[in-house]
Amino acid sequence: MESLRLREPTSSLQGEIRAFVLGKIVGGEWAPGARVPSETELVARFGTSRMTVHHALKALTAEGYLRRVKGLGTFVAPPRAHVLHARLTDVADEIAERGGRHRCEVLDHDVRCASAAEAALFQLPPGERLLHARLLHFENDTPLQIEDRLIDPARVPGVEDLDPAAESYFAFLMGKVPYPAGRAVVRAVMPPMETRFLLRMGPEEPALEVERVTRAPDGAVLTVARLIYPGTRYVLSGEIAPPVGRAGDIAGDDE
Amino acid sequence: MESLRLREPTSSLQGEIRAFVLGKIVGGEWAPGARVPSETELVARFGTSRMTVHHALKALTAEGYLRRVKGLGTFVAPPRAHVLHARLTDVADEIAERGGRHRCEVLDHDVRCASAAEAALFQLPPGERLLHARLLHFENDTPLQIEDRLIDPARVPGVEDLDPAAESYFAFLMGKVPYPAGRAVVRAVMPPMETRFLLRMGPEEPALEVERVTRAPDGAVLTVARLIYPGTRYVLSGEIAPPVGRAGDIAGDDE
DNA sequence: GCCTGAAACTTGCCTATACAAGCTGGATTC
DNA sequence: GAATCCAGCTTGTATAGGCAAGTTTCAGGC
Repeated sequence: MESLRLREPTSSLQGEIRAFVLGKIVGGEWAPGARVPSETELVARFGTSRMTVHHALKALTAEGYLRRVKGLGTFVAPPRAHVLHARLTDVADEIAERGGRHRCEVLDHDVRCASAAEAALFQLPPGERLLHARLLHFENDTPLQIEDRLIDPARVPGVEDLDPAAESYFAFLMGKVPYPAGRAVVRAVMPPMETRFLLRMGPEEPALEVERVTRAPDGAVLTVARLIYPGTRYVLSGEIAPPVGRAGDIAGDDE
Repeated sequence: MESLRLREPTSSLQGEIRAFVLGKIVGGEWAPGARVPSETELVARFGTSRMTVHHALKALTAEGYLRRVKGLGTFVAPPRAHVLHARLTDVADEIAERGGRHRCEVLDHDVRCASAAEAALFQLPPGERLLHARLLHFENDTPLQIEDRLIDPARVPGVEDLDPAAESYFAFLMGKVPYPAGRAVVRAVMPPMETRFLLRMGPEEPALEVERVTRAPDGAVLTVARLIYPGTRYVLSGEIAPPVGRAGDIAGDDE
């Protein structure tokens, strides 16, 4: 309901310059690829020091609106692909946010030797020990999610002593590695009979499956989770925005 | 396959400070909520000027790793929800990237008066003119997507003269409003017979549906698109990373 | 004990200057 | 004509100083 970019901070000089440039860009006045006034020109226009202009433009560059080339100038960035930013939260938190009551049933919980496929996924030698858990999450006694998870216990100390019904693996892992990386795949599937039964799904009801690989900052796979939701009771949603780059990636010419 | 945060730019002084702080955070040495050395302390440690430290910390704040409070200090940001960053590209581009051949069939193409529900979606008075199009996209003669789209022609001049088979609405809209905002919802559905037939789906095959509302920067709804994919032929995937905030949002305490 | 106010700390922002490094275009030279 | 070099533009980075504004703490006065 709220329109985004409306409350731009024009209280500061940087904010004024930022609003000016961003306005020209999103308003379409400066087309992608067009040259933006140089720092010197903006200094003359706004009467500020060059550093002030520089930081305003640098911020817009980090956000993906501008592309700057040393020696050449500043340009409106080509419109890159849009990106869906969807939050992936703990089921318990998500339910709590809606004011619901969360409960969790443990379906499976064992330590087993990694199969060939699992070992490849974790980039470990086959036969390595892996913790496997399968949990059924309820919202107000209605099943909402099956969590099928593999964890490398060697990389997550203490995880073998965790009681999944008391503390979620998501929260536990979050505590151990607060800033993980990884990839996720979202697909529509027709789950097998047992899954349909556990989630109390209708005869023709599809499921939304989120498969998630979580890595430590050093690249090692910590956990692989398959989250299965009934299609009529769960949707994934998020905002759409241009992709944003980290400060370290500015130098990277990815095309 | 590539591990992220490894190639941090330590070539500059800012990069050194950034790498030092970020390393402590992702390494778990500084837990969320912990106090980060003040700018003055880091100045003493690295022997740089305060502005250098300031900009390094400010960048990490914009990326969501730190939280800074004027008068109090700098703290490791609480681990916020992870965010799935999934690219939403033009079908034609996506197919071209895979080296496939793209073709498009127009199923419906008309201008009609908005129903009550549609008018509410677009925040327009009922009965307003809306362009409606329904397209079937093929990859190498295999149907991959049904695009069901509504557009407000008053906000997108020239769209009524567009031939959807020649230029995609996605590309056309991108040219008109390069930096749109909006929301998207992803769900698993069991589509009706006609859709199943058009997409040549199996008898029990579910579909992945992406519903997308695109707004102009001023908040007005430009287009609503429903994209339907066969569940066995399409997945949505993306990277997982902490949410990133725009520079303008730093002041916003969202909790 | 309680309130007040000043001091000391924090971050936010701006200025002015300086040097490095990269690109462009034109004058010079061969 | 073609290659070369240099002046003049661009951005990237760092420095040193200053003021504003917010929080905490503690001493002093009531």
